[in-house]
Amino acid sequence: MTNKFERDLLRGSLDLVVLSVLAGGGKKYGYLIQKEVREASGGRVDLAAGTLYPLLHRLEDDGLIRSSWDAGTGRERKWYELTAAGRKRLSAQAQEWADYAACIRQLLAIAKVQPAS
Amino acid sequence: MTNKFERDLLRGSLDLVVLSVLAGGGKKYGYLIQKEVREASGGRVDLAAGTLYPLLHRLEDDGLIRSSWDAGTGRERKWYELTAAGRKRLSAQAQEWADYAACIRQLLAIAKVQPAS
DNA sequence: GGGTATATATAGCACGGCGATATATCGGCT
DNA sequence: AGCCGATATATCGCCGTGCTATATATACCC
Repeated sequence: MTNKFERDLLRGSLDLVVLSVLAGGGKKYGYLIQKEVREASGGRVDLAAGTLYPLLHRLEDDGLIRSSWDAGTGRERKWYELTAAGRKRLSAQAQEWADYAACIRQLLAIAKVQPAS
Repeated sequence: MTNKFERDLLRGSLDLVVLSVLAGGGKKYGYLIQKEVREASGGRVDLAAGTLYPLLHRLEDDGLIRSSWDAGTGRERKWYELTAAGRKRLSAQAQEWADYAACIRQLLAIAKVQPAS
């Protein structure tokens, strides 16, 4: 992330972002998730490795995702998939996000804030 | 804030929220800002005193707001108002917020996330 | 065999929201 | 007068967490 503001924005939506990418279907591994997030966000969200991997561990500890190591030889990948709890959490947070965003939009509208050019 | 998710959401929009309330016109003091944020957000955003006052100090240190103590006797109030830099920052962050929100909405759309009932 | 991309992991830093706590005034009730 | 809740500001310290830096190892191309 470029600046502090964006870093803090990310903080409020990081679980949401990663869970939603995993909801896109099938198992995915960390490095792939990083790439998909970057692409799906048009380059705006680019997770540092030091952010992503600890996050995946937290999500797994919380039972929201499940992992299995690649069976093949060579470069090992840790494949993640959503659990039922993860899917539920994703839905709930998506709703909360939408509500909160609407709330902020209203605050800005009340103040008649003009976006910068 | 009720839970961790909302606390982290707040973190990404706190400056925005406070600056936008101050953009609403005239000088305002901390306790009033707290009330107006609570009301304008439908009770969703309720700033703790331990959040609000340090924040106001930071914003002032950054030159985004300016303060003056109440001249009258009795209960003292510290009145804040936006500076030109503050108004500029507000516009910029409002734009960034809108862009980021659009980005998240797209991510959720791609993943076909259904919001919780 | 050297360099770049792929792939995962962790330690430690820096920052900030919040609970707890302190202080003081004001108004209403009894 | 005394009490109490609301008003009003302030700070300390805890805790969570995103990120930089660092480590390790494989794959592939030149």
